[in-house]
Amino acid sequence: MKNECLNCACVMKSMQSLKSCQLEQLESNHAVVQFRKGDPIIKQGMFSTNVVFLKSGLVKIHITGPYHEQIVRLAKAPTYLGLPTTIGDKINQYSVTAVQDSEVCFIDLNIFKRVLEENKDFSSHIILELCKSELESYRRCANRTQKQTRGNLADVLLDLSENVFESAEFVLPISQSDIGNLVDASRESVNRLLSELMNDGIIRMEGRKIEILNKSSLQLISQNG
Amino acid sequence: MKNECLNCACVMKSMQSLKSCQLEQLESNHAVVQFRKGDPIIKQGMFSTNVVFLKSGLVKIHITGPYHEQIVRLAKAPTYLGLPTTIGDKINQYSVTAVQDSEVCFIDLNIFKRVLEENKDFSSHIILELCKSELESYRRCANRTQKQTRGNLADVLLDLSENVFESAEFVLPISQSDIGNLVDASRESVNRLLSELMNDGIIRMEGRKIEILNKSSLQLISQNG
DNA sequence: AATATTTTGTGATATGTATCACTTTTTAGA
DNA sequence: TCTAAAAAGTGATACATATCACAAAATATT
Repeated sequence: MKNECLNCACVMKSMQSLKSCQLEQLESNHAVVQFRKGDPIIKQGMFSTNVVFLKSGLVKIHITGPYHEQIVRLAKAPTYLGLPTTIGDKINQYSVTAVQDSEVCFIDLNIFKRVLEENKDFSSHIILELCKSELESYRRCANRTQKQTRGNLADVLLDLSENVFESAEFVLPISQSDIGNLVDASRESVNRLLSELMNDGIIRMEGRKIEILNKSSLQLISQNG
Repeated sequence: MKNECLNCACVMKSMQSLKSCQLEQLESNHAVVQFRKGDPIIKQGMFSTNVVFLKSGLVKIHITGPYHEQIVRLAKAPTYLGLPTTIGDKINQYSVTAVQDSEVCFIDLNIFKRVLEENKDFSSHIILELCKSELESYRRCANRTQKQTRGNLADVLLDLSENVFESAEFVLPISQSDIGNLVDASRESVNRLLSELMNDGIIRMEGRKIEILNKSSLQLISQNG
């Protein structure tokens, strides 16, 4: 129990810079909670005074758009969740929902802020993380809006395979309608395009189990729409 | 000359927290440069060791997408430019171009970082700014992708009127093809939709001079596509 | 095990926008 | 002031993708 934060610190660069006294501060002011697939972890519009750290699992980050809820991205552990939303104002500006069973650590915001002020390295790391995250969001948006659905779908499959599951074979963690949402397309289009990829022998599908048979083709589609 | 940074500090919340000795540090390590309309201020891919602060003027932030350059947003003074791109790695991750004559202050990155470490309030403000900026980029992306062109165009006009020029009458600072880029539409579509707005008596246009005649209609279009 | 609910699969049709092609107007440069 | 280049205006056509409408399959739920 006592070395939980230490464990996280071994994984996250931003936490490695913490001194043991600071780790203890976090230690005694955090709560680890289990979430089941489908459970909401952060809800947009809700008041929150905790920094949320995803220890294990996979989540979707989604935001209320002008017409419908939109999945911004998937995030896998270990990572902070809702840093910008928590630090900015205390009302969550987006939602986070578990798409796989997840383990989440809630850290008191004031303690977190105090540690942030006490430790320059830590705050540098957090700043760096925020910077990267913003740049990433620019890139993601440029992709979403410029590529057509086929290319974005290929990207999602490649991302799941390469970054999330690190395997050519994996089980889709979200429904086709969620995928549609993630690539700004209708559920039907996603379905049709997946069938197309199957027929072309680029992927194999059995239910939600997917195997990427021809990665280079998929990369080509990602590039050329 | 000597009180230039002080002037900025009067305007920017993040700089108000600076002590006079820290202001002096910035003072002696910055350079103010004038840019003409159309001049590039930050170029994606270039090496940079300066934090860039827009003292006056209006710029467009644009990024290389998979198919073409995309305008992420317009930014008006006073504001930092490319904070995330500069702090993150030193290679600019996006470009900034003046769309009106602008005055820009280049601050040495190391000095900026030192002040960031020395002054907790300052670093808190910067963190806050980065957080807000990331949230804003999520929202912008949700809008871009969910709304159709008519709605996004209405948004641009409203934004220019309300936030940038603070007047119902203003001169478009960018071309129709740039507007198209900003709302993910072709130049032709933008042109047609602008004509439509004119015909419907919602705006008046003479060259690039625009007057919003019916703001509430425009707001309705912004909401309902 | 039976029933309700969600997810998936697929055709037919509608539609917002891109693209092409060309002209006119405006702006910038020599 | 003349000329070249960029920007704006507008029709015709093409196309990716949404939407609608159902059926089949898979998952939850009681």
